[in-house]
Amino acid sequence: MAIRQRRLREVANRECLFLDAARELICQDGLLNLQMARVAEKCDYAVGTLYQHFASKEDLLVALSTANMQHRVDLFRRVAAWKAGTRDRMFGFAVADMMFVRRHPEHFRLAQLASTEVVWNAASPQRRQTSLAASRPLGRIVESVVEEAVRCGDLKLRGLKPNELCLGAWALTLGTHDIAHIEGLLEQNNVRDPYRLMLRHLQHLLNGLEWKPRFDPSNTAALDRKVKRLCREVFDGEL
Amino acid sequence: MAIRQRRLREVANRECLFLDAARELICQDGLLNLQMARVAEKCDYAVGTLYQHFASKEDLLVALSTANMQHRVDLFRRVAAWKAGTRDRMFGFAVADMMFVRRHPEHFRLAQLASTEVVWNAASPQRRQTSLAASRPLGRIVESVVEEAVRCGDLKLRGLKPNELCLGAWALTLGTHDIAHIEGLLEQNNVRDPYRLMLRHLQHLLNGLEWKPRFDPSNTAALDRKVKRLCREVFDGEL
DNA sequence: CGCCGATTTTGAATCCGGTTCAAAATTCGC
DNA sequence: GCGAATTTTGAACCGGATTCAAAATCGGCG
Repeated sequence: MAIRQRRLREVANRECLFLDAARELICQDGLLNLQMARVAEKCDYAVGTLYQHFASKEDLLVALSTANMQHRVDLFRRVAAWKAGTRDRMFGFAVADMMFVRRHPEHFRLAQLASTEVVWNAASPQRRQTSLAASRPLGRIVESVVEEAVRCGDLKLRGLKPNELCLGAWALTLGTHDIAHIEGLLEQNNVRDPYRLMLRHLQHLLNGLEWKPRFDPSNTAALDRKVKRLCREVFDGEL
Repeated sequence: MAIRQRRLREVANRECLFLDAARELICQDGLLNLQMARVAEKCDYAVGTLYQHFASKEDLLVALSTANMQHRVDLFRRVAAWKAGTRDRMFGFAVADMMFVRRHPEHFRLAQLASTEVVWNAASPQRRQTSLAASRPLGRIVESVVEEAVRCGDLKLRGLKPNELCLGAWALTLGTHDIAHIEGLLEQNNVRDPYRLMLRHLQHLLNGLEWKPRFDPSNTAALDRKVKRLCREVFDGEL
């Protein structure tokens, strides 16, 4: 039965190989120009073999987007383990998310495309399932901070479940990415730095939720210090 | 020169005809199955003629998404003209947005797809320009309420420009749509009614911004009453 | 009205790239 | 080493977006 194991490992490795190749091709030629044949060729496999792993191009896109998510989970874990107040950690998730998307705009673009009905529904059910499952840890990490905040008295749920309380912050970050990535939209509306604004609005939201300690969002210098500190202590100074 | 005018009118009409046909086909067969040839056929025109209006399929998608936006602008205008406090009107925009997307999920799906880099960048520059311009009124309507709120003392900008202040609410609603439209995501996270939560979070955000009069978001009965009233007085009772 | 050059429309042909599947190669158990 | 089972291969297929040369229509002019 060890043979079966090996084979499974080999197949899993090849899947990574394909995904890496796809990622690279996307960075090189853009999401638009990704071609299945190119992916296969780059790995020195036949197209047919590629299709044993991915039911369709859409299936591959969703798989790739799912794999990318792991990165984000790692960042979130680091924030959750940070020695800081619960509110600062909650804020930290948003900063992590922001930095992740800033550093890897192509990841966001892909995730956005993959969550589009056209692509999402064309992926295999199994693949969708896996993708959803991969996003679960993100939610749990954030919720655990909410729960801690409630335990230590920083926050009152007021009838919300922890996951429901997270929804606002989650939607805020997601929506900001959307806005930031439509070319020309910010220029037209004369908005300079959407992410800095997002962080400020998140603080407004946290104030609205009465998550202690209260913070004055209009104190932009203090806000920038918070971000700096987070970068120093959690992300090894990478901005 | 009147002949030139007539011709221009005819062409514009035909453009509407094509867009209507595309809309109908999408409702019928889904976004996924939209075919240029079908659109042309449905209007009794040759494919080539269709391509005189739209540089590509993507171009048509963006055009359609732009045309759909007009609907939303109308709703927003109604809200802006509503005899109610500034905060309630701000809240009303979110409700309008929510109802619009609920009633026309396919509009959202399309807008989401159209704003994807793959589609957006494949549309003609001219088309993108037009699309951005069409979204401008939405922003201006909302900003005007913010400005009124500042004038009448309901709100302090605290260093933000009106459009920057709107960004939070805007991102919140956009992000909520994203979340609500990924199949299986809410089920997995055990969230029942994302839009009701969104409205609640918006109230938290408005509280955080100290937009008067303060409202207690945990009073869900009062929240529901607000929505009901809005539907009655602004949307002719259509929920 | 009829003619001619300009403009518009047409749709069959082209092109592109995702997907399939029968044949070839490889693996595995004996 | 053999044959069945499994895996890999890539040329062929196919659907659908896009093109473009020919046909039709239009508008002005004698």
